[in-house]
Amino acid sequence: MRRAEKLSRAERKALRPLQILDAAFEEFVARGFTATRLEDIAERVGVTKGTIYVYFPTKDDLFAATIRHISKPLEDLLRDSKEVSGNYREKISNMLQLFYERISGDRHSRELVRLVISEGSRFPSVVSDHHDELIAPLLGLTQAVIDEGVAAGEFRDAPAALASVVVAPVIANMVETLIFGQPRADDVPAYIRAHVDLVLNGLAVTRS
Amino acid sequence: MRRAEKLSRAERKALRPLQILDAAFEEFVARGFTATRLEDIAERVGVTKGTIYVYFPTKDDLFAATIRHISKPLEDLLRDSKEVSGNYREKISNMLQLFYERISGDRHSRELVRLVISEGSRFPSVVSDHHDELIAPLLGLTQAVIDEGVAAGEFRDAPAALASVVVAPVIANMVETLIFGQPRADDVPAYIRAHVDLVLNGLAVTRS
Amino acid sequence: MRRAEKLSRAERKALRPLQILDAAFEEFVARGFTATRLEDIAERVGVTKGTIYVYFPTKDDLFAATIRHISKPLEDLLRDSKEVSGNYREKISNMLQLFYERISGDRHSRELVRLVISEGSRFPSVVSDHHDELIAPLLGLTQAVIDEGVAAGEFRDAPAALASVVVAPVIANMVETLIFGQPRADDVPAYIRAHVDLVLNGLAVTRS
Amino acid sequence: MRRAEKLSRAERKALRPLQILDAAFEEFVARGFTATRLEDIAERVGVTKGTIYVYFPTKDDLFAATIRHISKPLEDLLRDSKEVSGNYREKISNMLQLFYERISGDRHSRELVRLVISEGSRFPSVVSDHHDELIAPLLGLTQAVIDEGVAAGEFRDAPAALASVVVAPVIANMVETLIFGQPRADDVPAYIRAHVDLVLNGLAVTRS
DNA sequence: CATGAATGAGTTTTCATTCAT
DNA sequence: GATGAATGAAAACTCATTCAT
Repeated sequence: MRRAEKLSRAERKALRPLQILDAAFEEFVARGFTATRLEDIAERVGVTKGTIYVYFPTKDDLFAATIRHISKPLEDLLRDSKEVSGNYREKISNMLQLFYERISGDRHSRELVRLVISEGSRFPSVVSDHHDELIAPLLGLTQAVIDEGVAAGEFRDAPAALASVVVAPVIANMVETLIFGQPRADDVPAYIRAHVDLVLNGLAVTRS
Repeated sequence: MRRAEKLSRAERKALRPLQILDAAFEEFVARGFTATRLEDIAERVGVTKGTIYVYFPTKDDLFAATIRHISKPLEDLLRDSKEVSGNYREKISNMLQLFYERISGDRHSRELVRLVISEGSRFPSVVSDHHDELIAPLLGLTQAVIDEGVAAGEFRDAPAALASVVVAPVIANMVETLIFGQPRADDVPAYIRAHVDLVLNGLAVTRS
Repeated sequence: MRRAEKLSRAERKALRPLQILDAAFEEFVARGFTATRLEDIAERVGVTKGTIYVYFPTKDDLFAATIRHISKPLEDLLRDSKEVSGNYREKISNMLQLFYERISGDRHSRELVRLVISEGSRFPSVVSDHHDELIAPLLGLTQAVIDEGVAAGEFRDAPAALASVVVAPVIANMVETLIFGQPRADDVPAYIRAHVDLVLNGLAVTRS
Repeated sequence: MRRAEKLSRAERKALRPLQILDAAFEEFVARGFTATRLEDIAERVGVTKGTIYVYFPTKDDLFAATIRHISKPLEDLLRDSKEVSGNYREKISNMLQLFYERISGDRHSRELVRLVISEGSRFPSVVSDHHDELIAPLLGLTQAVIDEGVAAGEFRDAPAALASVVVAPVIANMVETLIFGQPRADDVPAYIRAHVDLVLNGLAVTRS
């Protein structure tokens, strides 16, 4: 049985692109596209500049590949979001919980947003893909749960297009983490509780 | 009476730094710090590279000055926020309205956040100043109104630290604008109405 | 009165592009386009790489400008060729003499041909310009003198399109110089004399 | 009986170096020594870079081998030139005809000259070998025929060292083809006829 | 023999910064 | 103050060459 440190050439080759993408992610996130030096990425992997070009023809391509690489978690989230269970109050609550874990709590997803914000004008397709494939579907899903909850009489008759308001605190929390690094002063669990509490109360049927 | 177009030499001189800061803002926002060329900023103003060095010793200094330059609107907002009037429901409502106008609706404030997100790691002081001088006070103000509203019996006994949840939709809306450019599909007024509606309902005293 | 070594900034600036073109000529000719390093050209001028980019945006542009620069002598030749005098025998003789001086004898013209041969496939416009603006007119001129000489009864009724055969030894001599460096073993004057002699005899009216 | 397409391993192996030389010829001729990538040569053969190194230790060696490879036709020409028959007028005429076929008409010979012109300074031995082994003997042969023709009273008493003038149109025609690709406007047969005509008339004994 | 991953030295190009005018 | 020529330190990208498989 061979050890992990002694990989065959074929194994090392299969690993290389992933190692490079991981390293590229760290550098792009820390410095932005332009300020990132291919050499730093290479050094992180423990290879030389030239090696990166064996796998990615240009810096732009590497960036695009990095974006795709870190979009995985959100794609998974989209799939998993469809399976939250319970009555509608629970569904909303569980969904938000899931969003906190997978959007604001997941480093890849979070930093993906940083890159979308900072490099969007240089890579417009990144932005539109991000919207079409991730944001829009997720909001649609959330809105559907709300609408069904209203129809079922579990929620009061809420204003249309409430979904983005309902998920907004997840986004805001993510942005805060993005800006200030690991959760600042106030603790996140309390924030989440306050969020869910406000939403459920805000949607509750008012007994007149 | 002199014409606006015919400025004296002294006036033109006094204007230069501001023109440069405005041009720098546009370029830094469009391309990020590293990818911005001093020459492009100069060209925008209609001068040559050397001229920028007359007013700002380095690119870093110019960036810092640009940040300060566009922080003005948020500083004004901080002052104005203290003067919202009405009962607490109205105060909250008016404050949120003000936030939408001055944070997510104001280009300078909005792009300030982009720069904080994208260049924060390169200019840590920008981030901490941003927090200490703008974010923290604004959140404090909001929290104070909530707390007072609760004390006055106008709001139900809400969870602590609700302020960031309450203002979150403003942030989320701003980020959306940042990413997708001018307000997308759904219209902002409806979004704001939904937001205020959810918050007021969520804070309303439940008659048992 | 200022010395030549002490040029004003303006004078130096006006000179720079020419200095660079001269240096570029030497390097391109010695090593070919691809093997020439911008740095070597810069060093030859006594400036740094960056300076070249002040005047020429890319290596390709510099090459094209170099070609134009060294095309001058041939353009002058074209003008001067129209003014050879004497009867037709003398005209032909004088023209060939002029060609030897200005084509095979002039280093710029000679090396221009080297570059056309070696870099033609990379810079197709160089080739076609070279033909349209220099080769074709010169051949046309020569053919005209022959035709007129025939019409005047000074030459025998020669085969059509003789011009290129008549000037061929000039080309061949130029190519020889190009390949072997300064005129080899045999002396050029003898070669020229043999050439003119053969042509005049070959065109002479045969007294039957 | 084995098919031509089904070569044994041994045969394929013996073919490799030749395939590589053919491919190298095409690339070196199209792009010049420096701009040619080993990888492009390999691709042309349908192997990978490494394979070339099995047969040729360096790019320089490959180039030298390519030159030797394409020098064959001229070596053959040298042999065949000694065997032209007829009287001296016919000998000259036949020799020139042969030169057109084998020098300016043969792609290998023609492109050999391109490489000598463009890479001569990088590979001086290529130039001197070219001269010593091909140019000088061919010129010598031609001069011998002229001298003998004069001695035999078939040609007038021509100036010494006429040979290079006499063959010059072959060289010029070759250079033209080198520069402009396949024979331009005017047709080659007419050019050759004019050439032979001029030479024979130029050498003819003038009946006084 | 043949492969192709990896290297590292090199080359073009960019750009913040300086400084003489 | 303003200019813009010049610098030089990067940084992306290339490619001949090596070598383990």
